[in-house]
Amino acid sequence: MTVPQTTPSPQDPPYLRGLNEPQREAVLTSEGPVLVLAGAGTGKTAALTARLAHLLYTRKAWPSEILSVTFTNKAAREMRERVGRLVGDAVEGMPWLGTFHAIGAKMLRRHAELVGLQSNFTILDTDDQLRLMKQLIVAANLDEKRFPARQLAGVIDSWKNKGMTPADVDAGESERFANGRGGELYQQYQDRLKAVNACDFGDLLLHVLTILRTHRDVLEQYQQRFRYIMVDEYQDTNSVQYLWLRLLAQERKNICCVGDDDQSIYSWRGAQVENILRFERDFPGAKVIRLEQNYRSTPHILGAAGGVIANNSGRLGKQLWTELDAGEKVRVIGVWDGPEEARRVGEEMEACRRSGKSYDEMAILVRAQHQTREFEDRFIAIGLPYRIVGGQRFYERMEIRDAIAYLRVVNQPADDLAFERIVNVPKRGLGDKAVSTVHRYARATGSPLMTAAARILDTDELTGAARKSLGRLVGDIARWRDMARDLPHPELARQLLDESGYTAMWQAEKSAEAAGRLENLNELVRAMEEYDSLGAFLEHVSLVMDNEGSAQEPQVTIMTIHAAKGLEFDTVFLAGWEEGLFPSQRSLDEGGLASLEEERRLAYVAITRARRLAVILHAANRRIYGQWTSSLPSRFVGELPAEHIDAETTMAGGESLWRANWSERADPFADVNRGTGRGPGWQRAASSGSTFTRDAPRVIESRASAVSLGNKGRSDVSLGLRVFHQKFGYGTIAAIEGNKLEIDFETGGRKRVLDSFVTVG
DNA sequence: ACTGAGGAAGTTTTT
DNA sequence: CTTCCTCAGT
Repeated sequence: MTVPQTTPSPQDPPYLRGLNEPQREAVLTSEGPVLVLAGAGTGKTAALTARLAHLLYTRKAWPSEILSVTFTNKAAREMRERVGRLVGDAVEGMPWLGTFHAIGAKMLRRHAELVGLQSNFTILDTDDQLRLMKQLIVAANLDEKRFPARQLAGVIDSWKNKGMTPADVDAGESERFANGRGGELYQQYQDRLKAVNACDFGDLLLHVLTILRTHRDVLEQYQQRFRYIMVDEYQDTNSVQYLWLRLLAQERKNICCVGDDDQSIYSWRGAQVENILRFERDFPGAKVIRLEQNYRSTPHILGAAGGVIANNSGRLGKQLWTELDAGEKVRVIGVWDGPEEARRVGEEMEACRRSGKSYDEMAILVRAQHQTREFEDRFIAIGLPYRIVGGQRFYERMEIRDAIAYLRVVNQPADDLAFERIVNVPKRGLGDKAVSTVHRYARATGSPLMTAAARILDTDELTGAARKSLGRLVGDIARWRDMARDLPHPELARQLLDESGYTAMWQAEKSAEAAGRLENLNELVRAMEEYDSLGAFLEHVSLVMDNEGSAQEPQVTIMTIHAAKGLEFDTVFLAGWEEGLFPSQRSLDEGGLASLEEERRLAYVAITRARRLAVILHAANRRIYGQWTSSLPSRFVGELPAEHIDAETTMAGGESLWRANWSERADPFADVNRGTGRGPGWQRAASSGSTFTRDAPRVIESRASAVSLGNKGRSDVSLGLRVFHQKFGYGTIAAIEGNKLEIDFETGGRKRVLDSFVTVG
């Protein structure tokens, strides 16, 4: 973000340059509790990093004496970079700058034994958790259909977010799962975790809280250490995090929290906006500073966002203002259906590109992950470079999780979950029978699966192929563990993947994804080089590793609104503003008014991501689970102040249809039969409407081709050549037109793609 | 022990 | 419409 120069004065230290009055106050008020209410785009991060620089620069604290927590890895990374720019290498020595979870993990490793863990404990991912819980549910003789592990995971997570250990779960709370057996299962789950020397995300915070509460010496040690505490995105803290901070800050009271109640969008994860309100109570005499000058967006964008958020109640209230020029009004576009929405956005983006903007400066923000697909399909077809943020994370991919499981088994012999995962991957003839034998033995002797497996080999429990196979695996793991001592860990990984037959397994598979999976494994090994040890790498993998591809050509970004918080783009497309989708039906059904208000904050966050132009779209028809459903424009569309928007619709009837109606009636289509697949939307789509949808692409595709006519095609492709495409797999080139190819894919038929998206092979 | 077919279920957001 | 998941058969 660019912050204009205010009151420049030569004797100012560099970190104060360009800050406005309230920002300076936030930076310079180092002692005592400070609450900074920072609206969207008001230079919050600039102030926070400057504050950090100030503390270091004036020698009020050493880098290791400042606790600086953020909510996401992205934010942590960014702050580290920005502070680095201000204070240079000193940032290297900032061990306590990170996400709540990363810092929690760090503290927990130091004191693991106080909660019955060893310091090399494993951090489980969601998948491991679910598998474990499922085992417990089955063991408790419960029907896993009626009481799904997912639900239990949700309940336990919410307990952990509130700072509740199994002992804190009373009968009433326990009712939340399996007719009152929730508490019991929670206890069992924690016992199992301890037994396999593991913890989940929630434990990273809860265990630390427990330690701080029960070990005065540890608490005092940290209270002494952290001379200053800074918290970003304070409105998103949940109860454990809050209790944690309160304990740590209680002694010195030098705590500075920055937040915006209007941007609280994580209550489903236990975040409590009330923490902001509680702040002044818990820290009497706290200084409250408001940052209200917005440096990011035009008045029209702020006006539109402000108009929407004004419909919420119980806000702390901030009045954002800006010195920027009015700029363009927020555009609202009504389209016929999802595919048209994607076409239209693609078209607009290409137009923006032609007028000189970079694709990097454009983003599509959606409410739900599944909305990204429509755009992805479309952009592949027209060759618009894009990247999808979020979705499946790198470390959640099957091959990565398998590889990591191997490394975990080597790193931590008691890691039963990892062992279970790889015991028969690749297939080595160790099926249910063999595995359950090992399980039984392990349970009987109270030992980890690895130990049990080794002992079983001395018995006749297993015979023939299974015994031989298990023997080999156990031997291999022992050998890898030896190798780990003197081999660099990336090299260890490489050999391990080869010797286990894991690489070979994917090489043998001819499916479209196999090549990509092998590529991912390579990337994993490459990524390992950046860490000092296997342990350090595994820690990062579970906490921070994400799919940040190397930046090559400019590409548009597609992501959820949640993922976009804290980011900004020149031009932002907000897709799918329809009732039921945004606000989502589920929040409406389950959370009532509070949920609706959170959705509205989400809308506010979405609009305020835009610097120059925001385009809001809503479709009249959408296909949900294969069924055409007609939908109404979101109520948030109706809440946009008329003076800040330009509305258009591609449908007959014009914009007046929906706009007038939202202000006059709660539901102008109340008499319309919706959601049945038999509503008017479906009927029209099936008859005259479909003519419209079918015609439109032809026009646009020809235009897209015209745009790319200037591009010369690749010289290394020719008709009939077999190529590989990241998404569609292998195929044969059927036609070449400039830089566009038509390819007959071996699975999925003929598709048009951009030549730079394929590799020869 | 593995493979295939069929059924059911599920789609919000993240560390 | 997917995608996962379980169950049955080989």
